[in-house]
Amino acid sequence: MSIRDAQREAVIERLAGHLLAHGLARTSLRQLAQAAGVSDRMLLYYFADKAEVLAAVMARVAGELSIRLAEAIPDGAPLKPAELVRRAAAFTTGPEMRRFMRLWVEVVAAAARGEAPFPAIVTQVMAGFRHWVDARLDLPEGADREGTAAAIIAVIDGLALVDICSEDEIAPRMAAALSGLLAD
Amino acid sequence: MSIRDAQREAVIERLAGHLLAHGLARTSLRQLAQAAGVSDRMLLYYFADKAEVLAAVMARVAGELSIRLAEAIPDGAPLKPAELVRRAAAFTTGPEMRRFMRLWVEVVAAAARGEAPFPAIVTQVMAGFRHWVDARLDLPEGADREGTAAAIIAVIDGLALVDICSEDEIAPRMAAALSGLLAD
DNA sequence: GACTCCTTGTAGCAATTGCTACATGGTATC
DNA sequence: GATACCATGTAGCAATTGCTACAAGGAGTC
Repeated sequence: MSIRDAQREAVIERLAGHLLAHGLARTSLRQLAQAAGVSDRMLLYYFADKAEVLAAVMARVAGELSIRLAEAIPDGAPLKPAELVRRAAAFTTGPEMRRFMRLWVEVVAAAARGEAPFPAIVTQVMAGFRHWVDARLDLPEGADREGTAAAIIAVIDGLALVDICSEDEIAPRMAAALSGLLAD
Repeated sequence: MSIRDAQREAVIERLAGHLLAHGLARTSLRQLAQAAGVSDRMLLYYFADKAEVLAAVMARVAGELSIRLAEAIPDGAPLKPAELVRRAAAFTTGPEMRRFMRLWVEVVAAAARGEAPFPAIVTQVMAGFRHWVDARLDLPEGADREGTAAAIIAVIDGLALVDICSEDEIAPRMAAALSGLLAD
């Protein structure tokens, strides 16, 4: 591996931490370069342009998210929708995963704004979510798997969104109340 | 009313439409001025700074949202949580309200980034949502009203977020599937 | 008519943005 | 040792950002 590729990897690693810590607030080229510990000039030597930097970093973040989701709820034993929602909600509102979900909400908003490269990233991550749910979903034959998967993702993402807006610790009570709203 | 105040009102009105149509994508001072049909110089004559422009426009948008929510589901007859979610979901995923919800997601993300004046706006709108839900929620004594209200808002907002990400028309199926997930 | 205040335009500034041109010291290959 | 390519720094550019200084027309007041 060339020096360039090695540096590229190291930069991606550092910037993944940066994005998870600060969201999309500090993502100018110079700010990214500083966070990565290189000059902005070198950032554009390792990557073609800013969009490629963000795409690479987000791909890393998405990969890590994917790993953690798979670990948290294995795909061996399918769960009924309500139970899947409960367990996913408990996991994603936990202290470790909140920064992922917070970043995710910001990425969706950036994609809505049409800002490159976020629309493509959102499509990919969303497909990953759908696949993750689908592989763990115990539904009767004939049910709308796609619609149900979308609904489950919506509930999880909604918890994250409200969590972002709330200063106090409403998340656990919200998750508990949600659990009560679900049919068994 | 002075010319200035009249212009201010007209500008707010036009910019409300602009934000609902384009989200936060085109919100530089010059872009806002163009959308409002005035010069950027005059925009800063009518308002103290950019944050005040956005705050005024968002207050207008929030007011309109509030009116529509109140009209869609009157607060006379409280509904059980599942039914409230169903009706709110049907309304907010409708063609007329989607632009409100889409803008709302963008505003939450901007607030998460700490961008003025969005944190304050989010706090206000969120309080409005909570109040709206609370006034329509039929819950047994002793239940966690705040937590349940937060959960309901989360579900509604989650639908909007997923709706933004999905090109095809998944919204109706998602809403239908969600309905099936809820306990009666 | 002089004075003052409301309204509006022209011009521009300092900072930040993404990105590039150019030079230079290496290191490897022949 | 010459050549070529890799790696890195300095400097800067054009565009956009939020915002401001200044002037000037117009309307009302004394």
